[in-house]
Amino acid sequence: MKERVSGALESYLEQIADLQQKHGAVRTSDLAERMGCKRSSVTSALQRLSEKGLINYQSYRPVTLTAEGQKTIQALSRYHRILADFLATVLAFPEEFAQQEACRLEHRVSQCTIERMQVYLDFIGHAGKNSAKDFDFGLFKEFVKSKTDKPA
Amino acid sequence: MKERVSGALESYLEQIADLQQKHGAVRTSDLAERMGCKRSSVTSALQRLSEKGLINYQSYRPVTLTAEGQKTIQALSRYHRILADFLATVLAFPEEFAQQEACRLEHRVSQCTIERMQVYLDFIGHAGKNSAKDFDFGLFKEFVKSKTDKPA
DNA sequence: TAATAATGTTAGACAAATCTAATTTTCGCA
DNA sequence: TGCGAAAATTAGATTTGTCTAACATTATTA
Repeated sequence: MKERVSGALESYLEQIADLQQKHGAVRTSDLAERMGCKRSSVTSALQRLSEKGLINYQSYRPVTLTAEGQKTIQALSRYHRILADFLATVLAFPEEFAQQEACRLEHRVSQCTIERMQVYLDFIGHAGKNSAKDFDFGLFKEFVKSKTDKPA
Repeated sequence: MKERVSGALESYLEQIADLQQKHGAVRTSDLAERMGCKRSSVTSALQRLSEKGLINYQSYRPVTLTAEGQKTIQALSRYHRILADFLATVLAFPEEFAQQEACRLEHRVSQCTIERMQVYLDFIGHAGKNSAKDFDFGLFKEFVKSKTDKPA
């Protein structure tokens, strides 16, 4: 029932959400620049997004997200946050790289894995401090078992 | 200069390598089953792989990897190993899921991130034992700095 | 306000990856 | 050995995402 939207379209959607927040209106040219593609490709993507009911689109008019589009973005941006956090906190990448890589991965890493990254972050007490003494991977396995059932 | 091959073609290539090891010859039908697609799609993929010089292919004949194809596979299977190891060891996923997810991710996660996962595995002394007492994320950052320069 | 520049869309092409249906080749065995 | 089934390929269509070039619309500004 839930029409899954492709990675490329998801990216368009995110850029739209971001531009909407920052500038109110969303223009084809801005999207083209952000996506690193031609304006005509943007138009084509907008038409497909519109057909899927994720954006409000009429020729030559600024674009806005539908409620459906907003919902899609919310899940995605949570995935993005978790990935970026994991990359920066656990793998010790600089923030900028973490953000870029999260952009690429958020469409590809399974929900299951992303959720587990969040559990890992929780476990190492990322909120409290940036280091975790007495970290034990055996303990983490226990922790995981107690918090989740899938995928095993 | 290095013709980058798509994720889908990479998957075909891997299945070819695996089938070659296990059965000597590689048949279209087996590939179709492994890839979960129709035989005609396999034929089309084989033709593209052949054009890129990664396999030896002639109509109605069994397929083999070229030296070039072997090289591609070697890098890929190293990525696969690291990803699966990371998923199982760090994120505590069961081996089977780790393998499946690694299959999906090996074509998508940047080389940089995969290498960093290996560094992380090295750091927590995965080889020695399955737990690391006194693990400190600050220390890991230092460790990373001492081992690598990119991406910052 | 009318010409020009910028912006946006359409038309038409292409490549990747897939499908179904039809055809061709190979193989097993009677 | 030759026939029928299995395997492989081709032909032709579809979808996604992209491009260039041409055209349409909107905006700027002299």
